[in-house]
Amino acid sequence: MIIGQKLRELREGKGLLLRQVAAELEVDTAYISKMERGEKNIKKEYIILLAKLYDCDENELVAIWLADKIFDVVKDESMALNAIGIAQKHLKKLI
Amino acid sequence: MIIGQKLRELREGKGLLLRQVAAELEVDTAYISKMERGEKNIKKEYIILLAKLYDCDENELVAIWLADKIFDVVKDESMALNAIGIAQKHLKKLI
DNA sequence: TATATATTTGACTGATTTTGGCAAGTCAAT
DNA sequence: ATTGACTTGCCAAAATCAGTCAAATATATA
Repeated sequence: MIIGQKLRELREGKGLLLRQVAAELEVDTAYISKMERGEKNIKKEYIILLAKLYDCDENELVAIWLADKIFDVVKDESMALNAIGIAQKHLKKLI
Repeated sequence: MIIGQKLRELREGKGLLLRQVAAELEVDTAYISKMERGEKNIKKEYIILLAKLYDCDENELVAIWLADKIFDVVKDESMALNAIGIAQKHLKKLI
């Protein structure tokens, strides 16, 4: 949703081709295309590699990636915001 | 994590046996046990049925269930709270 | 104690999902 | 027309999941 756009921006910012990124991650070109368009979800491992490749702060990219996964879980739920609030509270208590 | 406890409390509050709940949902008894102990995740469909069965507010139960799913996604991530913040902002913008 | 009933555990299976590749396709710029 | 970049659809292998069954435990009660 959002991570895909971000990855595409980063790649284009670096002037890299799908093919080149694919070679770096050792996957098929089509796969990168699908990641960037949100058609496949992305393994954390790849996010780490991409952060390095794009000289981008790893934590920032991981956060966006993770936010995307959260969004995916709640997107069709009317109780989404309530649930996020609960999870947040729960998590804060844990720290 | 949390939804399981909640469901167990509700069931015990109603004085129902696993077997009886299982019959209601038309699944195996062991399955209910596992749901309550967080060993299996729970389909939304079941949450709805259980809310009815336990005379509990459906939205409230769904929110807890959803919070649990969010928690599951982020629980081992150091960027968990950041990600939740991003997802929250993103979601609010959408409404 | 013995027995009955409630719950948990673990192994198992069929169904579904996911991963990622491949080949053919589109689209733009030569 | 050809080339190069990206997309699309289809597919096989692998992983995950839902739910069951039978055996094991726990708990209560006679």
